[in-house]
Amino acid sequence: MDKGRSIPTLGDVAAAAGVSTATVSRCLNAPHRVVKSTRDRVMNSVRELGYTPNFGARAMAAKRTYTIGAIIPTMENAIFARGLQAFQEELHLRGYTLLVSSSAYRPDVEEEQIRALVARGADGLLLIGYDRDPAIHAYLELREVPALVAWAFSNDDKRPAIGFDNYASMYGLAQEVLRLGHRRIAVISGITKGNDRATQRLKGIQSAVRDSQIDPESLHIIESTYEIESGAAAFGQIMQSARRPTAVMCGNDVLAVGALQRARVMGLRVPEDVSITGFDDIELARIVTPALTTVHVPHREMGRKAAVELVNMVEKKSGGTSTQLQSSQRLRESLGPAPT
Amino acid sequence: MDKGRSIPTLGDVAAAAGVSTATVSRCLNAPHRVVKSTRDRVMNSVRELGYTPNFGARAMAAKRTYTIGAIIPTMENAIFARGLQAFQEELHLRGYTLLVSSSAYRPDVEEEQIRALVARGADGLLLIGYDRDPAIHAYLELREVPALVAWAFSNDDKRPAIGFDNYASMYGLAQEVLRLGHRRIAVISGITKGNDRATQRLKGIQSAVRDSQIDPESLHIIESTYEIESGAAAFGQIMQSARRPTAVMCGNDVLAVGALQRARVMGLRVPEDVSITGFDDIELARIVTPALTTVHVPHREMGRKAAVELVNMVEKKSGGTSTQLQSSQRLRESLGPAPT
DNA sequence: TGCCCTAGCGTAAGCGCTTACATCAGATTC
DNA sequence: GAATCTGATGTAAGCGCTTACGCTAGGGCA
Repeated sequence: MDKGRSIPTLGDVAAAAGVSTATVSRCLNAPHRVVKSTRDRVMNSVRELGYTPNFGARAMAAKRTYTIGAIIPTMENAIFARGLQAFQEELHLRGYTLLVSSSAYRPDVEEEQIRALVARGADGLLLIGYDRDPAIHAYLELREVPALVAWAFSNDDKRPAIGFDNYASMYGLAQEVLRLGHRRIAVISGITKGNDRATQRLKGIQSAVRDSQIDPESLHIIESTYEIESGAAAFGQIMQSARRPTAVMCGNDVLAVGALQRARVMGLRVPEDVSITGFDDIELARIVTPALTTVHVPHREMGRKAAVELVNMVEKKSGGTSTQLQSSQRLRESLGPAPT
Repeated sequence: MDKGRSIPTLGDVAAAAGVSTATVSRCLNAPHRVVKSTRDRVMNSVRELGYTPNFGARAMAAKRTYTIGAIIPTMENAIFARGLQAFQEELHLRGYTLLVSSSAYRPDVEEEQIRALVARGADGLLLIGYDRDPAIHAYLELREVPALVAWAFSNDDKRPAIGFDNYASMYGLAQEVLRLGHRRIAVISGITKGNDRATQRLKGIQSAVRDSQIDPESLHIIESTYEIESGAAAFGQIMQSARRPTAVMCGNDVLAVGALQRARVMGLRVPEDVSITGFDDIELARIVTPALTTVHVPHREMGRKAAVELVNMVEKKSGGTSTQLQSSQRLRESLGPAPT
């Protein structure tokens, strides 16, 4: 086709510089193996032609793309944003490009996205949480694509992970709630099916309650999607029940903010009439009034360390080790003593 | 290498099914061109071997990847999240995969990401705003990768775009502020350099002020990065000046929320002592107390329509048309009459 | 001076896929 | 029954790149 305006290839550069394609390739990938005079000539041609390598071809020939993929449940709220930003920054420092995909919390979409990313040559993958079809991990293993689980950590699972103990974190927060005298507690949980983080958090509350000699069956539990509106709706429903709780513990900050909003609409004072807690400590938690009591997660640290570990795995410097991060409580205004 | 556990290829499937690679390829890409009996046999082998196509190879041979790239300035706040989610959903419906990259508001990083995505075979690109090195658009044109500008719209620019008029939207909001009697106005703008949206919004305010016979020079303008903390800091600085404004107009909701926070810390009542406005109408705007007066942008609609248009461009059904969306004011509690 | 090394490049064989073109066995037509 | 057509499948030529291997020339060494 019209030579004039078609995309320049390695061959074009080679021809322009009067060398072989091998030399051009070496200039790009292992400059020290080419003598400076030729290298300069080649680089000039590269610039003049506006050449950029075709990754598809490169990946096929070299089996390396310097691309890392991440599949997160959602971009819509800030839960993953901060950690992901740190993840990307660290990857960038190490010469890797991050490609992100979101699954809308749907396992089938997640699987599709994983395949898409792998098929596009991702060298490694960041996945959120443990819960997914084992076939996927088998698939990744066959293809020798290392994957790192993030936002979760479990001693019982050998897959490499970086995160915190969702169970213990929520257990601790629930203890605090109980310490303040709350006995009638409701929970607005994320959808637990297929989401180990939501599951563990819920279990944490249940255990703490049980350990305080309260019948866990008395917990009013509602599962809800992670949206402010859903949180609000769940809160409304809970507060219509005959036996109103004095504290509502939410699976994350987004749900808690929804609850807070609805409380205001209903004319309920927080925490005088009802206490509300969250999880994640996203920016939102400090901004709302009253500020949210929640569990702080070191998102940026997690993102950064995930990048370091994943790159090591890709470069075979690590077989994949797991790292547990510490979460901590942030006791703010939305949690108070149980009304007498 | 050890045949047993290596990645299956088209050839492996062909061998297993006893057909040629061409037939397997056709089964995958144009099923109707293969008779059902063979097709079933092939698909069985595909399943048994756990075959997934290699996109690099496919892209190289077919020059199509069904992948769309988007480069957004940041994932950290929700400005782009909602629109992007809708964008992805619509793309998914049409059989395309979305890959996202973030530039941290840095032009050099953005350029790098654009090249990365193109090199990885993106069929089309979604870019935010007009402002960027013309060389980039030339590069995309040479490579025949269609690009759609989003979150901005200008009659003066012929590049295909979908968005709203940042200038007019902010002009309208400023008029409202002026109508309420505010004469001493401050602006916390985003960084205008390299950001046409921030620039247009600022100009909108300046024009409205001028049209009200106020010296635009009297505007106290601070440029700030789009972070809550920066917004808070800028607000603090503004409120220390000798001639305190009665209204502070912010370049977006994130900055406005920062301002709101600092106002509370400083013991200033909003809007009694000072009015504050935002832009974008992200979720946050409704959640803070007092709720934020802002400009509503139809994010989801924009995302969806962007997907439709971009796919059409990729499939050559459209040369790239521009669409202007309407923004609208959301007058909430944070804006009140100027104190007398 | 003759030999071996080595640095610097070129040659060419793939990587896994798509697709134009060739082939071939019916089915259709007169 | 021969000629023609048609639909299903195979053959093989790339797509743009990397890299094992081979070649050459100059330098070092005995």
